[in-house]
Amino acid sequence: MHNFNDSDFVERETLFIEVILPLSLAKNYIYRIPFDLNDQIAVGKRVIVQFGKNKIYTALIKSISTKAPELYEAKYIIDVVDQVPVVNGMQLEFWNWMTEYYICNEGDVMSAALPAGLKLTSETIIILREDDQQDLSDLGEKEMVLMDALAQKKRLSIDDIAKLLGQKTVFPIIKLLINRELVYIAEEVVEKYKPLLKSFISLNPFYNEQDNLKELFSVLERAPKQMDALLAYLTLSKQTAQLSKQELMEYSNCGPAAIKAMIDKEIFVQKKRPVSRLNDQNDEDILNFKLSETQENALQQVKKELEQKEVVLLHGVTAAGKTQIYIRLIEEALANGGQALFLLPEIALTTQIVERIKQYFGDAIGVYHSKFNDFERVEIWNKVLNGTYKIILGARSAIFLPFNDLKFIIVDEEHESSYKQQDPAPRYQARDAAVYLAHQHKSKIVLGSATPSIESYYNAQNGKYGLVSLTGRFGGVQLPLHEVVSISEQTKKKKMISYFSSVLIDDIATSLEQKEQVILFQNRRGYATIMICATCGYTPKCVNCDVSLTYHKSSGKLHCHYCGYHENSLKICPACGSVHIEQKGFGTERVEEELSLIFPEARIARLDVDSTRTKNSLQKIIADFQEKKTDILIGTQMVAKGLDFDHVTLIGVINADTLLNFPDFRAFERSFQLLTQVSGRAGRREKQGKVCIQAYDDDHRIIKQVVENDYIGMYNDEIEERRQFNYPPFSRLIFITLKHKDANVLNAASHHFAHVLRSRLGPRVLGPEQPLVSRVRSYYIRQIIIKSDRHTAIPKVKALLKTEITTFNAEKTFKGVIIQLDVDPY
DNA sequence: AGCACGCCGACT
DNA sequence: GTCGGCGTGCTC
Repeated sequence: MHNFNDSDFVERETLFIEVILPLSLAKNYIYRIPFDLNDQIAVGKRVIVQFGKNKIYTALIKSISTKAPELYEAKYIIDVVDQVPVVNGMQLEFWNWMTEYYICNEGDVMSAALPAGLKLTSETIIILREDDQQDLSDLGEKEMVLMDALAQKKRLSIDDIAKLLGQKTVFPIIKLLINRELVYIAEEVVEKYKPLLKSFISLNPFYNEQDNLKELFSVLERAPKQMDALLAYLTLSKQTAQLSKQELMEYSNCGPAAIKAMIDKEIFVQKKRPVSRLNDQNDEDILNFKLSETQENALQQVKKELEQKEVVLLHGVTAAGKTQIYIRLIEEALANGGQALFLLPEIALTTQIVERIKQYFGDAIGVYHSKFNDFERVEIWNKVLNGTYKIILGARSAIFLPFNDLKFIIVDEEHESSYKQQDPAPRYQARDAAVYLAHQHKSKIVLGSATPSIESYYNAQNGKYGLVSLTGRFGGVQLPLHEVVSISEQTKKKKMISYFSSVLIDDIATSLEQKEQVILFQNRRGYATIMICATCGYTPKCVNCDVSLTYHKSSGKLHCHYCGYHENSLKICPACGSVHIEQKGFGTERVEEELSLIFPEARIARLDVDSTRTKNSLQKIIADFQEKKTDILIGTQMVAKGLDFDHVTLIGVINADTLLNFPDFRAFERSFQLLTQVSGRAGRREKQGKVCIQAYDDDHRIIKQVVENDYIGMYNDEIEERRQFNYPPFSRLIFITLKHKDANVLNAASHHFAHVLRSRLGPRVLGPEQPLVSRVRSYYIRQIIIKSDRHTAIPKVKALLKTEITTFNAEKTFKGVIIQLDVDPY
């Protein structure tokens, strides 16, 4: 009970809070606190507020003040959601940095940072607890109405309840029922993923004493089966540190009864541990690994560099065993408590590596990525908040988790473009944000990659980052053998069958004969890229976007990859009536079909966004391939990333030119990274793999550098080009995208805006230009680029940009023009 | 983001 | 004569 004293009455002030709403709004809003909620208010707690006519949102308290706003009456908040803050001060500081750096709204950052489950909206579901029988006679009328309704329907949304009660502010009523434990919010849901448990047997340490063991032998003389089991155990335990019950039973020929008897007699100790469903022959490796000499050296070097630098770049070739080094680093960093964050690209999180690391760290580790549902993500959030999880393994959004004592960050595959959020603002680069986060927490950060981004390597060369190189593949795995095939030459010699050179076909045939697996890489999905009329050159285009439609055989329709528009395929050219319609270019779907004609016996699967649209299809395709249920896997980029297969000996790149010809200053860097990564999938432990790269431009320097595994050569060439043309890391880029439905308005607006910017920033402003795809979802698009050199004060440019956008938005002529900013586009 | 207010076309 | 289309402006 609360003890009232004078100050409670005299000094009880009216409090006002500034809140962040999870919406893309230019500013924050002020709400007023009713007296009875005064002592529940704290920065970082969520509050329920009404915003606008009758919309209810969960907002976050950013600051508290006693000053009333002068120009308007602040609305009262409806309620306080949390007992303890869900967002800490460090995070708010981090959000603030992100808002400034990427020039976006705080609401954008909040939307990205908080899992949806923490943002309860009008659709949030309230569920009746059925377990206990309470006396409800003291409930108010409204509460009773709600309880009756719930007794009938079991679950109602906040919206439903508002309608039912005929009032907007229903949260206080709901909260009362929650406190009485009569209802709950559909939030705390049990973990869906059930780990596979396996029993492991070890000998009671008591028998490690020779004398005790001797005695045991004599005791067991009358139990031959148990004696067998003991002998089997003693033999097997020398070979493996983790002996499963199953193995012991098989080796000793004992049934479960004998083992159980020994467990009951406390001779054996049984432990159940979760194991990976995939590939469990390697489980022991991860649990009891020892670093090789090279790994140990690299580890020591990283540690030494970290003494002086905040950031260290670990450049280690594929399969060099970086993961084990990471594990050691995390272990050592957390020896005195604290938290660690391990960032991986999204796709890598669905693979075996995660399972293995999870096993290693057990309950202390949480995995966080977008495939988890809202409830699971809230659970992880809370477990970071309350310190249950010490280590988080996550995709880019994991940087937003409520860390309070971050000691160490790892960004694996740091060059991966999936660390950059593209579409909804904040368009942040999680790797760069992680560097800031580390700085903020005064923790250390290691960026790892087999093919570091030019930017990071430049920073390392410059001494800004520490650099450690790890060469030599782990466990003596050899680099794959490369074969570069000239498509033009093969075509001349009539050796191309469809998209496949005779060389590639022979290779595939050999692999299939030897019961080995093949991955084919084609960086374009769909069946044929475009359809073109052979008579007049007509090509069907999307009605909403400025792109040609792609024919997808599975649907029999022409699809737009930008907006999802689709229409029926054509047999007659609508422009000239000709029936000679040809297909030009090709995608994964077409490759799959052509290949099945050449190898009708082979089991072929396809891995791309189209084939993995449904929930578990990705896992299924990967698992099938892992378990050798498929022979050939055809895929886009996806096959290159983070997937480790043990039986793949051949990788085929159908056409390397599509990568190299991409109109972007990073195209060569990306091609090198992708091709190197693809190559890395070939060949494992015992066998050297083979990589067959088909290209028209087979002489291209990037292909040579991939073949020679010459990262440094590639870096030197690239950095020289970047220097010459003043691209990052020698300059900083900000992309300004303008969109409007009317091409003329957009044209005028973009020229005007570019002119205004140029008058302030001079030749740093480029454009406006028409992007490659100049119309998407019926919006026309123009792009202005700000390219400033290293010495320009970027914060000033950003501030200027912000004011100019405000001025521009106020201009009546350009009403409805959408402006999007992308700082450090990637 | 939503939702209301507001000004121009085809209907009971 | 009205119902309703979605363009634009505001929400503490």
